[in-house]
Amino acid sequence: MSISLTKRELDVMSVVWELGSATVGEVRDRLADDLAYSTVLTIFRTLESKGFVRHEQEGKAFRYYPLIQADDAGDSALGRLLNKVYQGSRELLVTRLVSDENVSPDELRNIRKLLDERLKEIDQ
Amino acid sequence: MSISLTKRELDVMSVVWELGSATVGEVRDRLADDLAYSTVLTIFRTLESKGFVRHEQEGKAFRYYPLIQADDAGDSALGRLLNKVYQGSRELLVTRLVSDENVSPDELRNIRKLLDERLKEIDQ
DNA sequence: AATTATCTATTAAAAAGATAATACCAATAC
DNA sequence: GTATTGGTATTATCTTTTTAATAGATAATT
Repeated sequence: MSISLTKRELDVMSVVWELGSATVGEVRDRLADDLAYSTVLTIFRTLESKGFVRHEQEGKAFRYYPLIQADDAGDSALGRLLNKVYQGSRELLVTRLVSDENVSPDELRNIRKLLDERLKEIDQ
Repeated sequence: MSISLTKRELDVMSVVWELGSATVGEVRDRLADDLAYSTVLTIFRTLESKGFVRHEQEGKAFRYYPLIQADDAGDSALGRLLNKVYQGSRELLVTRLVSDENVSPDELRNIRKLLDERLKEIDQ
């Protein structure tokens, strides 16, 4: 079953993934929008009830740890995008991904190398 | 401003993009889930109110036309995904995209070619 | 010891999203 | 010409999401 996160849940998970773990305060500090303490707490609680994070006491605060990895959440979203928007064509998707002006030649070369490796792997 | 579609809105837009335009009936026929006529109609109406489709009368039915393109909706979603899940790393994203067992060597080679072309373009 | 700051827990409530029943209308089929 | 079919319009309900106020606990500060 595919992991599905709401916008706000994703915002919070994104911080948790980036830091490895996070408290409500740490998340609030890093969110673009100014959400009330209790708001972020509520989001953590739904994430916990969905089995996406767990917490440990740390001093008086709770520290939340991810139970799902970014990649797993990403795969779900990426799959949906691939099918619904790009008709299942990875070529199309990558085309868009690299057509951005800001993507550096280095980045492009890295991606190409990565494809070479994957091809070697497959062709055995 | 970034385009943002709910799950159902995306389901519907996906059909509209694929067919070029669509009626409520055509969408219903192609959706995996069995939604009532009025349900799909409601979705179309919100899409229209958001400015994502327009309609023309066709016989007694309405035919809906996309006002946003798949690529544009995709870019928004892809950007969000890139930043929130893959920390802005296109390498990471592509790694996941091609690590799927089902992706064919042909597809990989096409993507690589596409990168070569993009690199040529940039390095000039 | 009182005050303040920082937490969690509880509870609420507005907004958005998903779903559909029902009413109504026009064409077509008996 | 009534019944059926296939559509739109209206209205409603339920659920999920987002947001937060407030109460209560605990630790630090003065």
